[in-house]
Amino acid sequence: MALTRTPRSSWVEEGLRALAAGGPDAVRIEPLAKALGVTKGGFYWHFDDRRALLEAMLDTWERTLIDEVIELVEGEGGDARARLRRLFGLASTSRELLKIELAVRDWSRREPEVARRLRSVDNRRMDYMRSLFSEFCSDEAEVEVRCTIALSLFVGNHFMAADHGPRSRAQVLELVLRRLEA
Amino acid sequence: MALTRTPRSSWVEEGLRALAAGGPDAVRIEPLAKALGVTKGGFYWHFDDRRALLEAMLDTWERTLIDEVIELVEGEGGDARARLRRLFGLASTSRELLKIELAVRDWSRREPEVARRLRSVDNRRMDYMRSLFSEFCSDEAEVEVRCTIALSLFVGNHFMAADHGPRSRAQVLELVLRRLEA
DNA sequence: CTCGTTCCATACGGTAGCGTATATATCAAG
DNA sequence: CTTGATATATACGCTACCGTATGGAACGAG
Repeated sequence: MALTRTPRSSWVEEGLRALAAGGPDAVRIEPLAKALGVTKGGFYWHFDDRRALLEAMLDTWERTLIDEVIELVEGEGGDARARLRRLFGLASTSRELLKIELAVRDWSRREPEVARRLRSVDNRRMDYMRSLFSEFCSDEAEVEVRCTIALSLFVGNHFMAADHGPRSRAQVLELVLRRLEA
Repeated sequence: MALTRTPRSSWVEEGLRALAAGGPDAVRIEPLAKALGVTKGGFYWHFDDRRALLEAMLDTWERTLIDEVIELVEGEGGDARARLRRLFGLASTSRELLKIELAVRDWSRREPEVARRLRSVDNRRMDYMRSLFSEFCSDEAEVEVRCTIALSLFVGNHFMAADHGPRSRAQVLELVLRRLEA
């Protein structure tokens, strides 16, 4: 076993960085190699082709996201409202992960396979939110509405460029959050 | 004046089609030429370079969007709630325009110039929504909250892949819309 | 130390697309 | 029918990147 100087995971990480910064089209093997300080020679040892890297990136992203969310939200305990707030604050916690998520969301509009994975992620998050909202909201339809607003706000927020007059975006989001917690 | 067989506008339209389908990176001159049944020879007569085309596309998109919204929403009259519903239903009305908008929103995360234009568009739409919500909602903060939810739902909706159990996405959105109208 | 495995560098051929140069076709005006 | 402006085709050099082939370096086991 020779030492893996540039292991598979390095390519995946660097790929995810490129994805976050420029979308899937920006994930190019040779620039990645340059960023890693190597040539693409080793890349084709670890991966069949570019497509294989993209899949590995999605695998890693999916697992990382689940772990991250569990650790962040469940780790500190607290009641449903506290957990919801931490879930909502996930954006500010790990910006890199957020950028990847946004890139994946746009990507999913073109690639069915990516859409499939995103659906899995979204459904898990929605299920989790349903369980939290249900703890202080009995009406099932109302729970669904709040979950949908919460997720769409979490996502849509970053694709919006609107100003809010005297208020900051964060302040408006805080107002919405209070409503969702009521 | 010789006849313009493939006018500037054709390149812009085809460019917007490519943008809607594959994002800004998919707007390539030679494929566009092929789609138009010509070579790129004429392109560089109408435009300095690829960048100029992208700018022209954004110009056209911005104007088209404004016209479209005014025509659709204001044209048929009705009260504030009716107009809000038509504004919300804009998604289903012209799918091509929607796809372009989503592509632009993602694009704006990387290109400040695009972000600038999107901010202008979003602020116009928010102003309009503020005027509509204000007609049946007196609290100014509440208006801002509803506008933000509405826009983020309009946008975020298309970047989400979640299922909603027994309900369809449209049904959930309808429930949200009713709350916003209350 | 030797040897096989693991990992990487180098060199290559191929494709796609950009932007330029130049020739050519088309039409309006005179 | 010529002429000049407009509009497009063709041909070219250039860059970036993909994937492959092959040689060689680094290391662990024996």
